[in-house]
Amino acid sequence: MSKEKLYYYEVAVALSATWKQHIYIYHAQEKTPTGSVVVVPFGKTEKTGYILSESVKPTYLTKPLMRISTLAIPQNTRKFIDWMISYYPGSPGSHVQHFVPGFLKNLSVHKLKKPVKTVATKKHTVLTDDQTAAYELLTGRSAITSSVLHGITGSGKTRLYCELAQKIIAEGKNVLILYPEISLTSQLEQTLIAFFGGDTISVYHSRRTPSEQKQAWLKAHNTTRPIITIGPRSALFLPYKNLGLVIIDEAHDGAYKQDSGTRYSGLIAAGALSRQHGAQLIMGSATPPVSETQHVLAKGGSLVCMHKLAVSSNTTTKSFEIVDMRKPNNHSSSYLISKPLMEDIRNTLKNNKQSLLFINKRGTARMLLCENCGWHAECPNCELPLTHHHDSFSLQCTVCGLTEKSIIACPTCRQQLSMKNPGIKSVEQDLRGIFPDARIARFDSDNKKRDTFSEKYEFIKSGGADIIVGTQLLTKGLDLPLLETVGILQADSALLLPDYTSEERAFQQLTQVSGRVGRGHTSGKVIVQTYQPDSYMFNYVTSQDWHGFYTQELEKRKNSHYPPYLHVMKIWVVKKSRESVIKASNKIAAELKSMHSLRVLGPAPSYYEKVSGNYSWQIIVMSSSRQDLAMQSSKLPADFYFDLDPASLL
DNA sequence: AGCACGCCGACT
DNA sequence: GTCGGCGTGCTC
Repeated sequence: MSKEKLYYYEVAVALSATWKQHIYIYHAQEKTPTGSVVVVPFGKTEKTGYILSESVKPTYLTKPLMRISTLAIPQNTRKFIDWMISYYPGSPGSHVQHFVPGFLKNLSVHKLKKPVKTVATKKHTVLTDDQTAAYELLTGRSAITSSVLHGITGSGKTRLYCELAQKIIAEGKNVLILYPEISLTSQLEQTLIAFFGGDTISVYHSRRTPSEQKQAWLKAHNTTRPIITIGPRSALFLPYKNLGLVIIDEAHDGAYKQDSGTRYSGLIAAGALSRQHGAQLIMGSATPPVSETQHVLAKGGSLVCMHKLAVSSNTTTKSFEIVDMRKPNNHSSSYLISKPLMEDIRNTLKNNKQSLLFINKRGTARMLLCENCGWHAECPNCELPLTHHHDSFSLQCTVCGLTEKSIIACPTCRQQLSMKNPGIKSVEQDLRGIFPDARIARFDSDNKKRDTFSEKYEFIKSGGADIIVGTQLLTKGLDLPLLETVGILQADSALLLPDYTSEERAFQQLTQVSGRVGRGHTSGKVIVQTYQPDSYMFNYVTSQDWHGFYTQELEKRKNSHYPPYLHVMKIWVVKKSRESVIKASNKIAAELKSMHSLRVLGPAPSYYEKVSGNYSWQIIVMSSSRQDLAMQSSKLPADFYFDLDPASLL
C-alpha cells in the first residue's frame, strides 16, 4: 500500500444525453491543474472529461484518473461550457462531450503539425460601394456589439467577411466563421484559402478524419498566430483562446438548431461565446431570422444592409408573378402547372435557357385546403392550421389538442375538399407530357447521394438540362447562369404548417428559391402558384422587402403572444400504447397547469404522432420567464423529452 | 447507453 | 419451487 498523498478532483465527464449528472470525483497521485483534459474510468467504459476543481476526499471509494493530458480547456471556454449547461439544462454531460470529444482519448501525443505554407492566390477585388458602407458600419461603432447583416442574394457577403476577418487577424485575434452545412465547406474554404493562404484557415467538421479534427482542435487551442476557423455549429465547441469575431453565415438556416439530444440554438450559443471573448458577432443572411434579429436590436445591436448586387449588370432584372390557382382561367391541361407558368417555360425553352420548378412537399397531405376559394381549417384558440387525421376522420390542433369532426365540403363555397398530395414525380410526368422534347432533370432531397448531386449539378450548370424539378435541395447555394424562370408550386403547403414560424419559413424559402434567378447573369422571372394569394407574406416576397416582412411578422407575434415576446418549451413523451402516452402526458400537463405563471397548451398528439410504432404526445408551455421554464424542465420524469426555445411547435 | 437488482406470470 | 419478463436505478 502506497503512502503517497492522493489528490481528489471534481471532473466534468463527457456523457450522452440520457445522464442528468456529470460531475464525479476521482483521485490522482500528482497535482493536476484545473481545466486539464483527462480520461477517466466510468462504469465499465472510459470517458473523456476535464478537471473542474480540487476536492476533499469523499466518503465513498474513488477511482483514479486514467490519463492526464497536457492539454487544458482554457478558462473562457470553461465559462462558455458553464453557460451552456445553465442555459440548456437537462444533461450537462452532453455539453461536456461537445468540448472534450472522443478523439482526444486515444492519441497520446498531442502535437500540432507544422502548417503547410501556401500563399494567397487571389487578387483582391475592390469593394463595391455597398460593401464599403457595410464594412465601415461594422468596424465602427457596431464593432462593440452584435450586428445583423441583411444582404440580398448576390450582394457579396463573403467578400465582406474576408475583409472583416482580415482586420481582426491584423489585430492578432482569431476569427470563427460558421456556415449551416458541411456540404457548403469546400466552396467557402476555397474562397478563404485563395484570400488568406492555406495556413491561416482551419476547417472543422464531423466528416473530417479524427486526426484532422484533432488538428483543428489544437489549432484553436494553441494559436501562436491568429487563424480563421470555419465549420458548422459543432465548431462552436473548439477550445478558442482569443476570438475577435464570430460570423454566422446564412443565419436563417434551420441547421443551426441542434434538434436531437440536448437541443440548443447555434445562434444563441454563438452569442454567448462571443460575449465570453468580448468578440464581435455578425449574423449574415438575405432573410435574417425574426426572433434573433429582434434580440440583437433590442440589446442595442445594429442592422446593416446591402441591397445591391455585387456583380451588377445593366440588363439583369427580376420580376415576380403570383398566380391565383383558384381562378379557372389560370388552369391548364395539368392541374399542377398553371397556364402562366407553362407559357413562361415554353418561352424559356425557345430562348435556350433553363427553368427550375420547386415543389414543397412538407406537410402537404395534412391540411385541409379548398382549391376553389382558398379556405383552410384553423384553430380558433391558437390561430394555427388544423391537421387532418385520416384514421379518425378528425381535425386536430397539434398545439392545444382541440378535436372536431373532419369535413368533406368547404364551409364557405361548398366545393368538395381534395386531399391529394402531388409529388415530384407527378410534376415530372406532366412536364414530359407538355414538353416532350425538353430535357428534364429531377432532384429528390436525397442527402446521402452528395457525389451524384455535385456531378449532376456541374452537368446542369453547363446546360445539360432544360427543366430542373426538385424539392428543398434546390433552395441553397445553386448558381445557374442559364436560369431564366423559377416556378414555385404548392407555395401554400409551407404556409399551412401548424406553427407560428410557418410564415417566416415560407418567406425564407421563397426568397431563397427566387434568389436562384437574376444573379447578374441574365434577367429572370419568378412565378409563385398559390391558393392564398392574399397572404401578406407573398407581398413581401414579390417586393423583395425583408424589412417590411420582419416588421409585420413581429407585430403578429406580439399580438398572438409568441416568441420573441414569450418563451416557449415543448415537452413530449413517447410510449408504446396510445392510452399510456395520453395518461402520462395528462398527468404532467395537469401539474404544469396548476402553476398559474405558466401558459400550458395541450396535451395534444405530436404532429408526427406515430414514431416507429410508438405514440408521441406533446405539451406546449409558455412563460415570460425563461428561468421558470428551465426550472420546470428539471422536474420532468426521466422518460420525458423537452426543447427549450424550440424552432418549431411541430 | 449498458448492466445490475428486483418483483410477478408460465414452466419442469 | 425456478426461469425469465423488463421497470427502475446507478455509474465517482
